[in-house]
Amino acid sequence: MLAARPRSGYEIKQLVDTSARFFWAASYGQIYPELKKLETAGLIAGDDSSRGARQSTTFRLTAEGKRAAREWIRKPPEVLETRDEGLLKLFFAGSIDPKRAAEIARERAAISRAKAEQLRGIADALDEAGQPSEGPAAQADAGSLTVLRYGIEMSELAAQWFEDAADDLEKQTISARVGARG
Amino acid sequence: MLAARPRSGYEIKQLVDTSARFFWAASYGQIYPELKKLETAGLIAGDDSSRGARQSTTFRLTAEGKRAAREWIRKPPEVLETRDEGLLKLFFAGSIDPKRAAEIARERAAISRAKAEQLRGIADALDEAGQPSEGPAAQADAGSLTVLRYGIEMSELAAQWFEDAADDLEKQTISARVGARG
DNA sequence: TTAGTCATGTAATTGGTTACATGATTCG
DNA sequence: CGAATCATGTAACCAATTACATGACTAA
Repeated sequence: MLAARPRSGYEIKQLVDTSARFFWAASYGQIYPELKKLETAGLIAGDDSSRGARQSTTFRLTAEGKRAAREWIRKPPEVLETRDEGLLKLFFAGSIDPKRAAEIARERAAISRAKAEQLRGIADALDEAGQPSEGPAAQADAGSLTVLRYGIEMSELAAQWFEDAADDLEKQTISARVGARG
Repeated sequence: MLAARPRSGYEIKQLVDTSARFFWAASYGQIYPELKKLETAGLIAGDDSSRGARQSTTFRLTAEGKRAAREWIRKPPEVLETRDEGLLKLFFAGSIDPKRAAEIARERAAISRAKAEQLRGIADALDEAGQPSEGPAAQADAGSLTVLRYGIEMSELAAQWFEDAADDLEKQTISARVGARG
């Protein structure tokens, strides 16, 4: 976050909430202690940017911090396995509540479609805002738009997939009734 | 996990590792304490299933546990936001290491393709194993196959998307050179 | 006989979240 | 003048991982 330009903890939080929110969240309880840790480690340095009595510290990357950032981006991501509760529920739907499994899959499809729509709205708003003025803000938007498009496509595929899964589950229920062994 | 049939903690771990691994992981340090908690809460009950001196406890859902499971599956999933480190890195690639951004995106595409291939291999193996014999094992495989297909499709879309993003980033680098303002 | 797998569990640590606490400034 | 927002931080808690510890049984 500090690579693009120096920021305060508060600004980092704002940026996370508006642009990275759907694939990476962060709380104050994580941000402020982490800034202190990074400062102690010499990777970032804080400059006082208080306006009057309202105190504020703006942090910037040190030379060592820049090196660390490049090193971090170079390394392939550690695959901490994703946790998808919706998928988990569908996985168990058959053994817990087989009659409602298809219905549940369709609910999930609706949720994914709604998410795609929501992200599309944000992307459209960013798109229009980015058109008139160029500059550092437009730069940040390029990254946001790229990941937003990713989120939109993934949500749409998920919606389609849950819909297909629901169709399959309905067919299975029917064939199970016909086959009738329990 | 206990809804399909009673299992020991060890069996739960095996099942998670072989079928739910790519969308939901669990460690012994989570499973055993959780089984105790659920037993105390009256949602599951343990039956001794030791073979000789090798002790083993098989847990099954109580009536209350079955209710709780149905209630859990009925509720829409809580959206604990996903964390995608690969996406996060691409998000920052422009500001940290713009020259290598496209290269990084292609590396991610390769990782996603490899993951898709790996999952495809597992799905094929399960498919063949499921063909000859029917029974409780084949039942479990149906759920596994469904979510595996989801994982394969998602990984393939991600690979395609990272590839497209790399193309875009390369175009941007060229136009930035032509535009030449810094 | 020894390596592998079956089987259970705890302790230390990590990486966060939530709620709380404080105070300044700005805008309607 | 009060609500919203700017701005920083801590304490308690939580979910989960990693590493450790133990021991039985089984197959090469």
